[in-house]
Amino acid sequence: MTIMVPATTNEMQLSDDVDSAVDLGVLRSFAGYHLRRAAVVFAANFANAMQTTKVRQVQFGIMSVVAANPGMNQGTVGRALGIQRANMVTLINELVDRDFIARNGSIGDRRVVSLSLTAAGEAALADCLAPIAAHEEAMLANLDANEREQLIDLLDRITAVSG
Amino acid sequence: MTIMVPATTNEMQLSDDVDSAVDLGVLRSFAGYHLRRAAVVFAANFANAMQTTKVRQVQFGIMSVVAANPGMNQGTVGRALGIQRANMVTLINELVDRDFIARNGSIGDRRVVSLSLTAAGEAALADCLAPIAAHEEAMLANLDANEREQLIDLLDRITAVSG
DNA sequence: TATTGTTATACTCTATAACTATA
DNA sequence: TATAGTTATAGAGTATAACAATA
Repeated sequence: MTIMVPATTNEMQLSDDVDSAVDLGVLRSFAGYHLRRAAVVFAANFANAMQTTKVRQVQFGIMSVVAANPGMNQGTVGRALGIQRANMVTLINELVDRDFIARNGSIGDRRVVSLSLTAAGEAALADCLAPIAAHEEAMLANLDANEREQLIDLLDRITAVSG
Repeated sequence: MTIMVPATTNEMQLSDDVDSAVDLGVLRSFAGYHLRRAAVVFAANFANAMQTTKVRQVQFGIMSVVAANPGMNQGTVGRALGIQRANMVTLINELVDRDFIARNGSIGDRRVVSLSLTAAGEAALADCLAPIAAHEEAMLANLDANEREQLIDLLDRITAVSG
């Protein structure tokens, strides 16, 4: 049984200090690999940029959606972001503990919980914008405006397949 | 203090069943969000496609690199994939337990461990190729050949910034 | 001193099943 | 019966610190 991987010369293995020169094999042809690497690097840089505000990627997403849709149900916010009901509880609990988000009981359907930003939450969200913008600018430094637009477009068309 | 988020009409909140219509606020303009969503969807679909072979994304990456670079050091493989030394140990342990990878002591530097695929590992890697190709085709169904190439190019230029 | 592999550990994210209270 | 929120739990990925053996 043969593997569909290009052969590699043994000389390459000796230059251990240049990892970018390592032959990845079939992996290189799969978009999933490149997508995953970029997402991991992006997330790590985001976390680094948010060290002062202590707001994580998912939490910022929630706060952004709640800010744009005050009073929206907890489940609806989660569904918009691809977060499951069960996981929303802990995430919202953290934001409530920090007094960034308020759980307001709904008057009509007493099962649902509507979310809104507190004043502190709005301030925290605003404080995140500049660091995140700088983080994005750093990560996308090699891409011009058109390429950034196209990147988002391509990514959304992937997410749309099963998202 | 005001938030730089476009105002939202309350009517939108009533259409809960159409989550794609939810206003994401500033989140929508950040590439990191779209990157993360696509990566999560991609990873979930990958895991689903690999249910029979039980090979995970990272493990497939390791096997691909080892296949292309037989005898490469454990640390070098990890560095090429952005995996830390400490985490490589458990990952390789699993692959060794499944008899997919062999740890070969090196003759020169007695600290290093060189990795190679076993016959079973080569067979397992080959068995992964068709399911992964199908998975990639499904995820990239909305992208033509040029767009797929450009996607990988854009992602690599992001990773290159701090990867 | 520096590096390779290792161990231990913690945090985050995602997933599933089962419960409650409402509808 | 169906849904919203909740609880508990598990699995996977990543991160750091400290150690032994070796260079």
